[in-house]
Amino acid sequence: MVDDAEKKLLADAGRSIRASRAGQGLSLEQLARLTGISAPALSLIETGKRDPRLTTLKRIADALRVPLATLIANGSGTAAEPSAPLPSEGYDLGEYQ
Amino acid sequence: MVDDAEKKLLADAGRSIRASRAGQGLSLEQLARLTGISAPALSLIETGKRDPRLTTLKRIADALRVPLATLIANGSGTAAEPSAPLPSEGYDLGEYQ
DNA sequence: ACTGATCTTACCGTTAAAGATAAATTGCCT
DNA sequence: AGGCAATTTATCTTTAACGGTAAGATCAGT
Repeated sequence: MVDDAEKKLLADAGRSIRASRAGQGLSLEQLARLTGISAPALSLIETGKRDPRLTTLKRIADALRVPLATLIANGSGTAAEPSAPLPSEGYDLGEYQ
Repeated sequence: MVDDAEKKLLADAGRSIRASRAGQGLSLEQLARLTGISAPALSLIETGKRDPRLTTLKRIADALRVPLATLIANGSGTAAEPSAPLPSEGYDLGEYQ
């Protein structure tokens, strides 16, 4: 159940990047020069085939002039529910403490 | 000007993670078991000495039950100004087109 | 069909993330 | 001071990100 969610995360982030880039009429080559990230690497990231580092995402966000958070604005953390369960104190560690 | 901003980004993300973890009374060992990320690796991330991958950040955010975006909510993309310059059409590529 | 531009994929070399383990460190408490 | 938990740092191995390059694959125009 882990790997599938991660693939979706990467695919969604890639889609956001591509949408923003295309919306500004930039080619991969142009974004590559703006970010210092090679065009093949950008292609892999945009198609969800690569797991980028935080600073890599930041360079892309800066070049696209969008907040870094918008590139990864999917249902993370508090999963899908609009209002969180919020245990208020701590975390159920089960057998793990 | 690139490397310094990146170090700040990593330091800020690390601080957010540590604050969230500490706020829930979790030790590095406990978070390590929840995320599958080793405690030494988590320590490096929290102290800004490592550049984590996107899926690594996601696993941490999920374990801490916080949105991924809140861990990287710093002044990225549209820099610091509340209202963006918004060139409305495209990007000045200068000599680079 | 032939460009030409854009994007994708593959291969290689370098670098670094991440796990495991262990040692060193810090801090807290009696 | 001594002990204990938590964190940090170091070393090693494996894996993958990233740049470079080059080769395919699409897809517009003309």
